[in-house]
Amino acid sequence: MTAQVLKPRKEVSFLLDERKRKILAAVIDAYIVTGEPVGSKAIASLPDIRVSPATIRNDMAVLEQLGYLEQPHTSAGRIPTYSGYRLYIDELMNAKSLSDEEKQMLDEYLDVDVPTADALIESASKALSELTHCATVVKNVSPKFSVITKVEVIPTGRRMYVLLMITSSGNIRNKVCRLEFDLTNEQMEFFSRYMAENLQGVSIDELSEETVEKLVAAMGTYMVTLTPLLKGVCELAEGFKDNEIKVSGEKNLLARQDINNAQIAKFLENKNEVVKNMLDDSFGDLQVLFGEDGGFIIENSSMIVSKIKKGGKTAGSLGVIGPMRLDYAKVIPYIEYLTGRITELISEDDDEDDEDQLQRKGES
Amino acid sequence: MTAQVLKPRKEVSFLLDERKRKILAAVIDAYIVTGEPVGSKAIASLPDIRVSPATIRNDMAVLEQLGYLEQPHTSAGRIPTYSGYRLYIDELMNAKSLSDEEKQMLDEYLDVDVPTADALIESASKALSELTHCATVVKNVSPKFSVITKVEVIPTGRRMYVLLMITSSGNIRNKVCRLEFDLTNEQMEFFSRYMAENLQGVSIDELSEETVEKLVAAMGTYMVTLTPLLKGVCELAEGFKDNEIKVSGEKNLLARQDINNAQIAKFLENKNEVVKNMLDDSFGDLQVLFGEDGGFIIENSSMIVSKIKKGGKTAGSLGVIGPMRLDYAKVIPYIEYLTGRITELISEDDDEDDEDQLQRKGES
DNA sequence: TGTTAGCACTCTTTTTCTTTGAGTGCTAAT
DNA sequence: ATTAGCACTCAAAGAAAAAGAGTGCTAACA
Repeated sequence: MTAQVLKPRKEVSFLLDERKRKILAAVIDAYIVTGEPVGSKAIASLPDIRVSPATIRNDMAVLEQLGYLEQPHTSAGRIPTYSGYRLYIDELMNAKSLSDEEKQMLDEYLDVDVPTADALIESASKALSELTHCATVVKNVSPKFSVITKVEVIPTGRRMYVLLMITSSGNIRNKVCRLEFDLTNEQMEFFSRYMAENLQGVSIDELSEETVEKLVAAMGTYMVTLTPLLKGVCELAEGFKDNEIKVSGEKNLLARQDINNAQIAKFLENKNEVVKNMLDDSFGDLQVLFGEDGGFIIENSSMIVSKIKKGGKTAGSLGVIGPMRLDYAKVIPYIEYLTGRITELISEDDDEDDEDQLQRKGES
Repeated sequence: MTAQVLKPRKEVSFLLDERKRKILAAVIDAYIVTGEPVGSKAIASLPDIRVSPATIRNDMAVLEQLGYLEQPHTSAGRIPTYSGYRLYIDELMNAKSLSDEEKQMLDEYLDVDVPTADALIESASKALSELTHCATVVKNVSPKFSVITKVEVIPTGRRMYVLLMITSSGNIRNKVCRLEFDLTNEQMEFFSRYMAENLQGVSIDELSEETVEKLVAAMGTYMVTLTPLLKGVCELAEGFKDNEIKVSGEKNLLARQDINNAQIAKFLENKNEVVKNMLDDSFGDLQVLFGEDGGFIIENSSMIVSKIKKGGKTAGSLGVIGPMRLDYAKVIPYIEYLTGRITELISEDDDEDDEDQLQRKGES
């Protein structure tokens, strides 16, 4: 089990009285700040803890037995285990709710005027990276759900053509094709018509090699000349599918020396597969994954991701990769707010469209 | 002075007799391999050195006085200084000339079928990154020299339009514009014509805000509606100019622990400006720059860049950023070969075009 | 019974001192 | 001009000692 949801799990709670929970929270709070093992004295000196170090030591011993804390060595303080962090995130930490100023600040980061959901998510990713000093991870599955709106071919030089594909989600991709011969006007017109008739409205996800082969076969006399173009169309569609996951702000991880740089390098090399595997599972809206615990590559790091929805379906994810000792109480609300806001903004668009369409019908 | 050319400089040579030069070269060779200070014994044990350690010590003392070597501390061996590396690269090292196998291998990396110079350079950059285990740096100035071939506007949804710009160098960029109103067919046709008449053949570099403002002013009744599109055109052109410099394979630097990771992170943050400054100067065809010596950011690293030409002008640069103790004798020939090859391939294209054009004239 | 003061004990960290050895620079001999 | 020999330097490695943070346990206490 690598994933966690924010909703409280009551299972274990009854084993821990209020004081132990408080102490565990305090240890993790302190560890997140200092990065050093936390001793009983330090906890005892906190204002809302009113018991002696000895009592705290006893409780800590219990917490260790339950697997929430561990000692690097006999005479050191305690540090949280993965389970400790889990419990902390699920039940213990007090997630600060955002102030109006914070909300406004985050809103300002969001580039509301941009036309595509992609760009919106991109700006949120930048915000996260700057505000949390973490690497950010973005998964955009909207291309999968979207359909082809338009396929154009534009001559751009002798035997050179630009293929253009536009999707309903507003994404565009182009590709240069070098053909063996120049196309006649008639051939180009046929191609445009053929594409419009056969590919418009087709989902990116459906556009397999087979579909294209059928199209090629049905092309008759144009087959020989136009096949390379169709191959290009295929590659464009593939491109939409591929470029789903983006990791950025990696430099934020490099700066930290509690994270092994070699591991980061390794992670960056196959980030796409790794992250894809992580996010494919249909966990809750917000999940927190820990490094090296279930296949995630970077030890001593955690990944927090939250889903963006559109019309009930998951349209993407946004999150951060940071150190294990991350200020979860601050970062998680940020991520929740941003993904929530994006979800809102995306659906607003829809509403607006619907209204407009009604208006139009009225007009006509 | 931060730049170096490969051509020998004779200025200082007369101060160094053949043996001292040999010893300096041997020290640097050894240091490049081991990374440890090199002592007189190690040098004396080399087959083609036929003097005693004591003699070598004397010579090394001289080399140190001349500023080519230095001692980390009194009782350690010698390591090269920046000037030492300079002399080594300029005169001392024996650059291995490439074997036929190596040439073939490099040729295979080059994606000859790709249509744009960009992609060609890109594949060379990948080759360098894999073969030298360095970060690579690419500067592509071809967009600057190229002219606009085509500007298209394609409707892609209500009030949504895709602007497309294609340049003579085969580069394409697109941008989504959201307008306040839908365009009529007539407006779109006007725009296409207007663009064709006024922007086709205009150099990317010339397309300033002013030019566009003039165009806007001359647009008459269409002004209000079409201004946002022209603004988009402007941004597209800017995009071509901006995206000149690409650094990739940074992970190769991260793996090394003789290079400070924090410095790498810092460098990556403003790589564009840094590299731009480095390459703007019109030095020789191949230059070697050293870190922290003249403004380059990463200490203990070096940057080797070679120019790619087209029609006598510089069309771009390609090179690597690696550790100071780099196998220059191997890497420099690689870079020289690749940039040479690309220069050839780019001009071949031209020749072919010219021939064809002649043929065509004959036909008509 | 839960809490706490006290204390012995453990184990890392820091410091100090010693040893080792690679490598030099100088001198005198070749 | 080159080299063997030797005293000297200094980082690195090792050993020993001291410091200190923190624990676990016991016994006292409310």
